[in-house]
This record gives sequence, C-alpha cells and structure tokens, in this order.
Amino acid sequence: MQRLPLYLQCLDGLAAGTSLISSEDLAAEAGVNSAKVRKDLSHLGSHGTRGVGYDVEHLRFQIQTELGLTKDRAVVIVGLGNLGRALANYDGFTERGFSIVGLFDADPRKIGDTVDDIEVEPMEALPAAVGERGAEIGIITTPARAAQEVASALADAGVRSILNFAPAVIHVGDDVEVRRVDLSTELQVLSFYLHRNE
Amino acid sequence: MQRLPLYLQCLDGLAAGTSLISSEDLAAEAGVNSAKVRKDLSHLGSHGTRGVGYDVEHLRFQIQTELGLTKDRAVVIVGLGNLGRALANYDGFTERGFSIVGLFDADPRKIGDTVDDIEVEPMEALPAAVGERGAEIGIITTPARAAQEVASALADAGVRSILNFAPAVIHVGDDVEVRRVDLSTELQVLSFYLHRNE
DNA sequence: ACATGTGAAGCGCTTCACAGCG
DNA sequence: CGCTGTGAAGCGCTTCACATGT
Repeated sequence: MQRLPLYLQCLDGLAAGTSLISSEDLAAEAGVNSAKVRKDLSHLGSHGTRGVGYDVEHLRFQIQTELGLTKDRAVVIVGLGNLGRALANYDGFTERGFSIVGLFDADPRKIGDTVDDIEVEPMEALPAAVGERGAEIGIITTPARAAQEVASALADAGVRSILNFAPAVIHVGDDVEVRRVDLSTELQVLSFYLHRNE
Repeated sequence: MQRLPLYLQCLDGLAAGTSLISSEDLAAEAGVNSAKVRKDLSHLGSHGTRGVGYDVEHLRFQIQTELGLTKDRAVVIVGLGNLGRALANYDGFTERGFSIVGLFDADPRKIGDTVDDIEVEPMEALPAAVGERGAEIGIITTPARAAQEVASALADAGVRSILNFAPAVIHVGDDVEVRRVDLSTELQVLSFYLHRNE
C-alpha cells in the first residue's frame, strides 16, 4: 500500500484536461505493472469502468480517503539545523494537509528564532505542546547522537508516528510507527549500482 | 542488498570498545531477523567466526567494498531552494565519501551565490561541468515542474544515478538509476498508519 | 557450547491470463 | 471490442531449523 502516494502523485502530474485514465496508462506513468495498479486499486473498492478506465477525480478522492488524508495532521519538527529549517519551510507539507504545529531544539541559541513564522521552543516545552496541539507526527532532524533521546521523548509525549532523518537507528515501542529517511543511505545505494557496472 | 547501509549505520553506532558482534545482536540493533543478517552477510563472502561472531572492523570494510564506497563519488545538486541548500551543507555526505562538485539552478538571481563554499552555476554550465568534474550522481531538488527536464539534462550529461527529491515521477533511460525520496509520501504513509488505528 | 552458514519450507507480493462487464 | 477485476501460477524474499565448524 506504499504505492498509493505514488499513484496520487502521478494523478497530480496529469494534464489538466484528463478526466479518465486506464490502468495501463497510470502504470506507465508510475513505472509499475498494470496488473499491480488494478490490484492495488481494487483493494480500495475502487470501481473503475470496464472498457473505459478510472475517473481521475474519484480515484484521487478514494486514495486520499484510504490514506486518511481527509483530515489535517499536526506535525512537530525536532532539530532545526539546515535540514529541519528546510522542512519547516517546505510548502509540500502544508499543501497536502500536514500542519506544522511546533518546532523544538536543544540548542539555547536557537530558541526564539522564527522559521516559517513559527517560533522555536526548547525541548522542555515538547510534552505539553504535543498534547495541547494534538501532534500525531514527529519529524527528527537532529544529529545522530540526539536521535534516540528525541524519539523516546516524542513517543512519551504521545506522538504515534515518527519520520527520522537522523543517521541513526532509533528504537521505540510497537505502538509507534517509525520511518527512516537516511540521505547517505540513498547515496550509498546509488553507489552500489555504480560500482556494480564498473 | 538495500540493508547494507543500515548495517553500516548500526556498526557506526556501536560503543567504541566493541570489536566483535553476533548476528543476533546486529539484528536486534537493525530491527531485523538474525537469519536475514547472516544471509545478507554471507552474500559478501563475509566469514564470521562460528561460535564467536563477526569482526566489526572487517565487516565494515567488507560492506564498504561491496557498496563501492572505497572511492569518492562526485555529486552535483540541481535546485538550490531550502532543501537543496540544506543538502549542500549536509556534512553526512562528505563524511561518507560523496563530494559535491557542482551546484546548479535555473534562477538567474541565485547564480553566483555561494553555498558551503561552492558557487551556484546556471543550468547551461551543467553538461560541461558533469563531464569535466566526473560527476556520477545528480541530486534533484527543484520544484516538481522542472524535475523531468533536469533529469533529462543530467542523463544527457552523463550522470548515471539520480536522487530525486522533487515531488514528481521522472522518466529516464534504463542506463540511469533513479531513486525517489518524496517527503510528502513519507508523511502520507505515516498518515495511513494513523488512520488505520482510528 | 555457541554462533555461523545454508538447505528447505513458508509466505507474500508480483505477474499472467482470462472471464466478466460495460 | 476494450479494460477492469481476479483466480491461479510464479517468483523471490523471509524465516526456520539444523548441520557444520571452531
């Protein structure tokens, strides 16, 4: 089901006039097999029209519903180095229904800075802020050494989903979903493919 | 083989004195099954010692060799918005043997800016720069609408691996490896899990 | 005794191929 | 006639379990 956001992105990239799309065309756009597309979409009870294809607008709505994108999600970011600041300013989040409701950093010199009109708060303010503002997702953009402590703090505060950009593996309870995005890992995988063809 | 960078990261995170590690311990650290670790490591002819475990330093060397991390890789970044600038400044790249050899942007106002001591050049300079500086990897941090054009330009210039942060699906020839990192997609997947438990 | 390395079984995802429907 | 929806086959990854080696 990790492909649904990909499909959504493909639908967004379609020419403005397109109101119908076949599984074949969507598959080509997404770079996957068309049977896979049909199976994925059938899982959401998506009734396309046989002989015609899928209604783009309806499909978009169904995917958004399945992903729980119909309501806004409150997000906090911990660690306002270059990456944290870039994410705080990233329009793509707000455009897709993710509201940033808090920025936190352990460095006293950064407290009080404003990034994207939001004030940076100290770590001590995190637990209360998460509860009061209903934050469900935490983004970690700290150095590796701070990542585990921050993850635990987020989990304790009630955050149930963590997106970890720190180059460290973090461990939390089973009730918290963690996704790891490591920039160096991505380059290393590319390096592997380059190396393979040498 | 996408797990090798993860293992490498776990090895980096180990306490300083640790010179031996069992598949069980490494698996726990990485959050995977221990049989998987052994199978992965056996694929690189990694001879651990039965009854003892793996030599951490030797293992690290073997993984780095397998990933082709023994030589530096030259990287160019296209698109110097917030994210591009954050990546240009990201120490993790240089620490792991990836050298940034060029920064490019289509916006004339950004040309000549320096980011991390590197000057931003216009898109027209890309083809020659990639060839002269031996760039093998291109990072795309442009808006979605520019991503395809930039990807094609990179491929034409001779780049064989692309890391795409733009929220768009790009299409290139089979001789170019593309990895997609979409920040919104990550949040959408987390949203799905949140939604699932509601 | 203990941990690796690995056949073999298991499992889920992917792909095929076609029946069913518009 | 065209495209969806889906059983069934295929395929690769994961996991088990144990023989092997130190």
